[in-house]
Amino acid sequence: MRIASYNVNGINGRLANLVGWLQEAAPDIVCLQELKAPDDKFPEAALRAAGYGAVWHGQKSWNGMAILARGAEPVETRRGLPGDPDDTHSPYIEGAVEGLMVGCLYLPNGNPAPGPKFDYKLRWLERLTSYAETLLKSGSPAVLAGDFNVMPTDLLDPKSRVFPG
DNA sequence: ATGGTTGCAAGGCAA
Repeated sequence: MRIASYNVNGINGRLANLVGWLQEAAPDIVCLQELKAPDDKFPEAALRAAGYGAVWHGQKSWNGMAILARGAEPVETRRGLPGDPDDTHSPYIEGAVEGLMVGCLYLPNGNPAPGPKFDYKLRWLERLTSYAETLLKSGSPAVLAGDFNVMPTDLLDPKSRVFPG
């Protein structure tokens, strides 16, 4: 089974690319981020025509995630992470595809750091870790895929052309 | 040369 993750930066603006890639690469499961479309603008029909069932959580203007499954209908099992009832963003959607739990996440951009957005990101990571442990203990096969927005090192400085570290 | 990109959506914002 092949599982892919794709930050589409606008699913409707990128639909031709997305469908073309689905036909060419034929991944079994795809986690999409940055749909930049509300629920009712999700191109369900076009994706179905391409052979994919989907669950999605749209959002106006930015963010938004979806899980696609080739020749299958994902069943949504969760929307948002547990641990903070006041969190209205919680960019996480989860679906079951033929016995596999698929968690699609779009980890919050923490910029600028330090700051409240960075604090939120760290708290969200803690909630993700905690929930991942729960998922592990459940015993069912599971995958967490998506845009983690995390780097192991500083970015390349394009002026210096030297990788830090 | 105080600059450059993209998408959504209709001005500005987020990435």
